[in-house]
Amino acid sequence: MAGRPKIFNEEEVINKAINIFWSNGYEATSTENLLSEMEINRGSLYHCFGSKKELFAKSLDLFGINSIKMIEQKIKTYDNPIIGIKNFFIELSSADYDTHNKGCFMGNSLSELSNLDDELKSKATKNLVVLENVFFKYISKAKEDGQLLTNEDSRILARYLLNLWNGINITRRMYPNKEVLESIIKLQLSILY
Amino acid sequence: MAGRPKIFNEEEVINKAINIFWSNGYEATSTENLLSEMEINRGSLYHCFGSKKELFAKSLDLFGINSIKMIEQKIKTYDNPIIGIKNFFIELSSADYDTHNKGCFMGNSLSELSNLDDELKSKATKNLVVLENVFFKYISKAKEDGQLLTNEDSRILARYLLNLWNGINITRRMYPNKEVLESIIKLQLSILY
DNA sequence: TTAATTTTTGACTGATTAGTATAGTATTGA
DNA sequence: TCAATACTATACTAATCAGTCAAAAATTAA
Repeated sequence: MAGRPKIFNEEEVINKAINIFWSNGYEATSTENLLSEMEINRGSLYHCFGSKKELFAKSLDLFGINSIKMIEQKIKTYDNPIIGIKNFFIELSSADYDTHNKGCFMGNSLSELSNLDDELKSKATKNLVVLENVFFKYISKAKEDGQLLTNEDSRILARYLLNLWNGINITRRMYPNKEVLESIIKLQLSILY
Repeated sequence: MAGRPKIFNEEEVINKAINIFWSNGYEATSTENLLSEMEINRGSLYHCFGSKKELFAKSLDLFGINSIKMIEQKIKTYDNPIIGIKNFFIELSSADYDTHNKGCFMGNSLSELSNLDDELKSKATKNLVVLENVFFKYISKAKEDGQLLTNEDSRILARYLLNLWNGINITRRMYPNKEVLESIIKLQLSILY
């Protein structure tokens, strides 16, 4: 294994790519945009990542891994997973304007690409299913511990929360407003506790 | 008023533009795509509509007007507005694959353009607020007539339904499946009746 | 020191982009 | 008949697009 070493950290520059893909979407992000944001050379981008599409795919992958870690971490900070889930959603309502406007990277990608690229659509879908499965895990746990008000099927409850997530990431662009978002989320979560 | 009359019906060709904008989004739709779908000439497009952006704006306007009519019509077919709202959502779950994949034209636009174009974002938002107001109207009516289970504020309930709408139009791309979508929708609507 | 290997660099490609320009045709009301 | 208007057709622009290429630079193993 010889050869000139990479001067950039791969994960670091993918995270910069994520930033711009997340804000502007796939189509509206040019390779030129990516290059200046990632601070690498055109040749390096194609040498290391292959194509714009492959870079996007890797962005979805990395973002999926890291964001799900953060989300599960937040939920786990409370003994009662229902409180964890509740706080996860409530916290999001007091984000800043730019964060509201970005919405969910996976939801955005699903919305933009579901008629344009089956592979990327499927990647975004899989990452959202992982989120659903986190909800499922903690809903199930709460149910076992008798912390759940409703007796509804856990899988359906998990998808209900997933749908809340998908919805709020559109709605928060209409209403980047703490009170409005909180009132919707609280009503939605009232089924749980 | 002299001059050669239009040989195409403006509303008709905007509807064709809507089709392609709705499926592919704003950025991924080229003027070439629009021209062949609308079956008009490049010159005519710019003469009549000004620019791609203006055509998109007019597409949002026309779609907003027509779709809200159809939605209100569906809800109104039942004496009990709650049944109307319920059926409106339940019906959507048995749509075909392509329909699921298209999602909501306004939601798609909000997702794609909220960081790219404030005017178009605002137009999409306004149209979704019109939908919220339809929900509000019929929720209020049901409340007056004692047909509503919950005593929750009507505006919040309307936004709760708007958020269901926004969410299900992402979730239906993940699960273009009648049973899955119905189970989510039914659970979500159980608060109403 | 040298050969092998890998990354960096920036110029380059051909295709496509949104939008314009021009000239000709069709249709109307005055 | 004529001025006004609107559509067709096509050629054109300048900018931007994603992606390629060959040569230089940096590193390691022999």
